[in-house]
Amino acid sequence: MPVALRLDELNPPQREAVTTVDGPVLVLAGAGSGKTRVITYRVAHLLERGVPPEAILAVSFTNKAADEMGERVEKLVGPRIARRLTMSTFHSLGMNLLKAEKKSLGFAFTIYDASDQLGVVRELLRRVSIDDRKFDTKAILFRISGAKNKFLSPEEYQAQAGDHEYDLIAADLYPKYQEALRNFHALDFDDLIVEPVRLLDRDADVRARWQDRFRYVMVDEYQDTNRAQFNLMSHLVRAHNNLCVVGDDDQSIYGWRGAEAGHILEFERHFPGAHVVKLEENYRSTPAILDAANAVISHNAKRHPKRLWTARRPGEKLQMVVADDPEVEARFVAEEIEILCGTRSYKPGDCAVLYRSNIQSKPLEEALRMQRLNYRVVGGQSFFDRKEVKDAIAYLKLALSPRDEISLRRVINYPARGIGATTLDRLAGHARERGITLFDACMHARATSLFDATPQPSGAPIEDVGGKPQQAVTAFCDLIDRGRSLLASKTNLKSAAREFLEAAGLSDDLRGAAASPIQAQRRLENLEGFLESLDRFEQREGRNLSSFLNRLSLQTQDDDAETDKSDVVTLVTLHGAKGLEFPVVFLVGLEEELLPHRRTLYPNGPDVPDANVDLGEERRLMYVGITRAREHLYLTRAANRAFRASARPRTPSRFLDEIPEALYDRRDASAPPPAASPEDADAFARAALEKMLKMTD
DNA sequence: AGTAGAGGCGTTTTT
DNA sequence: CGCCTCTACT
Repeated sequence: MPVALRLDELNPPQREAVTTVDGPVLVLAGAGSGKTRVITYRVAHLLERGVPPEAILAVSFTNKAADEMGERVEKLVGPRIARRLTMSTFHSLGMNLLKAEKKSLGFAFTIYDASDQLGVVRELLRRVSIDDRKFDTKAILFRISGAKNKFLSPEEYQAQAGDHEYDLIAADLYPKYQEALRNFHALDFDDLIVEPVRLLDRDADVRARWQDRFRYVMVDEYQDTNRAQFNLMSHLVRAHNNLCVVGDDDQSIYGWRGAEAGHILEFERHFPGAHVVKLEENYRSTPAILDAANAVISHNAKRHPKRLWTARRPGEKLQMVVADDPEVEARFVAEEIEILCGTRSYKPGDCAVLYRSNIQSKPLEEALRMQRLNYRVVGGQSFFDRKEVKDAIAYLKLALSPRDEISLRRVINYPARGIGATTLDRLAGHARERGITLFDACMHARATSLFDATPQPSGAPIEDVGGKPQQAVTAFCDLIDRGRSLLASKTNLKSAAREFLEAAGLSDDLRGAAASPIQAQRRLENLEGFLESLDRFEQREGRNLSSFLNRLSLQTQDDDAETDKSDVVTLVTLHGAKGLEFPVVFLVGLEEELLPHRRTLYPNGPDVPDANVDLGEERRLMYVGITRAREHLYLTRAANRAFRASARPRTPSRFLDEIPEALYDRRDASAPPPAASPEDADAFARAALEKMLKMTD
């Protein structure tokens, strides 16, 4: 250990959480209570006590959280030791476990992301000729995924599923979905958790190896674990129970995705003898903000009781703002940010606007643009989701793994090369008959002329197709062959990939098909950016394309290291805001049917009132929003909001009633800002002038 | 293969 | 209302 750890920098409960190293520990970490600090110090403390770095595992949900953890530990213990620790997401842990044990699994795999998964479901629907795509594929996939995460086999799922139309379809498709993935040598995100658990379950050697490897395990954001993740983790620690979980049941906002808050509520039952530490001192927000947060969340029933407090000075009251409509609300936000940046020493980067659903960002973006404030929208389409990048990835995946039918279907006729639906159907039929993969069927077509020979046994006689499709399929097979040998032979992956994609006609298509030269330029840049990141990977980790592609699948967010967020306003959903903090926060659209959301209020349709709905998760969203603010918190809403064309009067969110009136000032968004002091007005005028000057440059 | 027009839909989405 | 998807036509 390079530096002796300063445990006196911690408050007493934090220190307790850091130094209680053996046996199960539950750290209930309120918002802003120094949670990451506890985890990183705990890791450092373990190392100081002589635990080898290889024996320590820290798991989180997002790459961002994992990276941050890694960076902060590195500051404490130095890069040499930090490198030997395992700090990863659940999914990359699962992936690495499977890779390390690939003999047990039996095959190398590609990872299917959400859009690949949807592709599989869509294909299966077509196959069982469940008449058409009148069904919401997402809803079906959602059910299958839910079943997998709960470890329900297809039979078990069938037994317990409702008889809703979608339940029946999902029950029918679930086994077929799994079979298809195995055929394609693909694993979806859920499999990355579920398969390791199965493996640990059935193979005692593997189990012993991994239990022995990680002797101290930590899990961040424990309130968000689903059953599969819980099982994975408990398998890993069963031998020693040196498990420390950190989380906040009040910030559990992913229940709809299968996260079970019960895990954190019942930790002491799952791990008897658990040591429980509560971190309630908040280092982030002013008392007014915390009082509001405590007031709101105390209306929830099922929770570990706790109350955030702070030693900070009182600070200012919250602002409760009513606007006529969303446009006025948005204009208010933009102008207020302008004022804060003019008269107080805030920068746009200190400000964030939080909303329940993405559609709400639109008027805000317009107002900010009008005010000439820079902003970024968190979430949205990420770099690797862009079509041109996904197409490139599909080509590479296919070259590596020809069984990957989803990638094959994605690119077989893109760019257009004359392999239409008919040809594809014929190929698929041929594949089915012989029980071979779709790609092998393509290869057969190349070798044996599938098209003008024998009539199909079941179908109509084959009309003369004139050999053209066969030529096209042959050319396609040659292309993939060429790609494969390029990737194997060329000196570096980047140039191999570039040549391959060039040969596929991808860049030509980007140039030709774009609506404008600017768009074409942008797409080519995206493609180039992708090749750059491939190159960086090869420099760093060596020539391993499949590792690169697998990692890409797990890296959904833009690594926004390059985007400078210091001077731009952040727009983000309440879900996306978890883990972030800002000096100035605007919570907008605080109205009934937005927060709490209609779909939560009326789960059975808008005309079916339901008095028994549980609004706990919606309230926690409100709580998460409030606790993002350090100094200033604005609670805004619109009195009217258009809903499908017609304007409708809005009721304030019931959560606003839960905030004591003494904590806030009321404002009207259209009224002039409260009288500023002469100095403020002066500073504002100066700032405005400066800005005008800057604009004319 | 590409596109115009109809029709349907409208919450959140760490990996 | 506005977007996205599908369909039917060229």
